[in-house]
Amino acid sequence: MINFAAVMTEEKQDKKDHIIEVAEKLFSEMGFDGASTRHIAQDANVNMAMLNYYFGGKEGLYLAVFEKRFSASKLQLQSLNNENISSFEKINKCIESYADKMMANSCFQKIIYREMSLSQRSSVTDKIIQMLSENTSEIKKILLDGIANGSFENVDVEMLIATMFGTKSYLINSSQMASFLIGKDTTDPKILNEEVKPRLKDHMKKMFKAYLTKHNEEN
Amino acid sequence: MINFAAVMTEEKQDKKDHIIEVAEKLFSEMGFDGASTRHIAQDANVNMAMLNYYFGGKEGLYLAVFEKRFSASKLQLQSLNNENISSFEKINKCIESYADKMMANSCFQKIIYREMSLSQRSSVTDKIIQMLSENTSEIKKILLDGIANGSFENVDVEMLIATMFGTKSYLINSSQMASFLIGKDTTDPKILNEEVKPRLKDHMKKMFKAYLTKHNEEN
DNA sequence: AATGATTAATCAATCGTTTGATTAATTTTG
DNA sequence: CAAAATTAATCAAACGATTGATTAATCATT
Repeated sequence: MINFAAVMTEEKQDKKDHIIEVAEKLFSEMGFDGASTRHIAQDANVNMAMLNYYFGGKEGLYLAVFEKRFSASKLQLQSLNNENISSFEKINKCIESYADKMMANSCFQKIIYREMSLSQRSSVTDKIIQMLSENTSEIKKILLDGIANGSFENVDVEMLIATMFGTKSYLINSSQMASFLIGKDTTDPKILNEEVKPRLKDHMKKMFKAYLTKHNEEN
Repeated sequence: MINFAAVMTEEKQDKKDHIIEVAEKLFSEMGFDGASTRHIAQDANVNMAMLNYYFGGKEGLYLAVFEKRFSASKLQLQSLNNENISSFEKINKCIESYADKMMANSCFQKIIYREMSLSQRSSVTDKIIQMLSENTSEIKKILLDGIANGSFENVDVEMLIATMFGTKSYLINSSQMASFLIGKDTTDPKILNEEVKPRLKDHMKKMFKAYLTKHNEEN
């Protein structure tokens, strides 16, 4: 009976988390405006007023979705720049970890990239940019270092980063087009993880290697 | 006075086109749900009822945006497969034309990729997939032909296509992130056309060449 | 005068949010 | 420990605002 309060808190947290999970799914599927609070409350099996009670409103719930993902993201943030491995190995690790990360929460990725495509700046937008810019800066440094130490060909770093994130976000965000391209339902987590992800990783590694490797051509 | 009716029709058409242009811009900036009919009407300097008078409703206006772009797209549709040029030249032409096409109507591209990311299938979705699948099939054929005739390395064709469209859509759709990456406002058409586009083209051509060229490595 | 174009006013529906009341849980008090 | 007091959680109902859509009246053109 000692931990009764703790148990209750945990249950409450579970309930809040459940609402957040349902909201994330619906936001990703229908967009912020498209997902009504009634719909979210219904899918989460809670009274509509609970959304405002817990999160202060729709926008607060939206922010809670981000808060949860951001805090979870920071835990596994680890710089590759200090490790004593080759530039190629760093890039490969980057490709691996970002692919894992994005495929693991594809719903959230959809929300992020949809938010980025909207021209309306909000409190969310800045947070997103801040988070993504960390990732961007990390890979940018790896690429620039690799070029500087002679491991990599002198390529357009920014465009290559666009390729890295663009390829991944295309497979996740343009899911309906990706499904047509692959010939299978890429919204199915099983297919996404067992087929798309390994193919994506393999493709990216090979392409980056081919593109970044110096060929000593004199034309 | 003979062509007066025609002139009127033309003026009306101009008005309709103007509404469509304004709608396209707002839809791309705020999404379908985010852009209200009142806002569109106000920006287009027309009475709100005119939207329903001309297009039958908001959805009809949305469809009109697609109709206009689709019809314009079909005019410049030309297969590269019949031309008697090398596979590398075909790919390069593909890269060029798609970059030109996407950068020319970046607003529409935003709408398309946002629509693709939503899980709700609609009458629009099928049209989009149909249009994009034509492009996809075209480049797929070029790649497969190139591999078959020995010009290209045997790569993962579907993933490479994801890279091609993903890189471009990243620069256009994730405009806020792209702006951070490039260090300039990529929503500015001038920067988009004079800086981003040539860099994108150059990058894609070089990377595709490096990746697709056979290196005869025996490891 | 008649047809089509345009407007202001209005419609029902839905939105996110708030309310007041009720129940459940926790703390305080005697 | 038990009763009272307080806090937290939950609910149905309703709120005002906004949505897309429609109406009926007015204007313009032939």
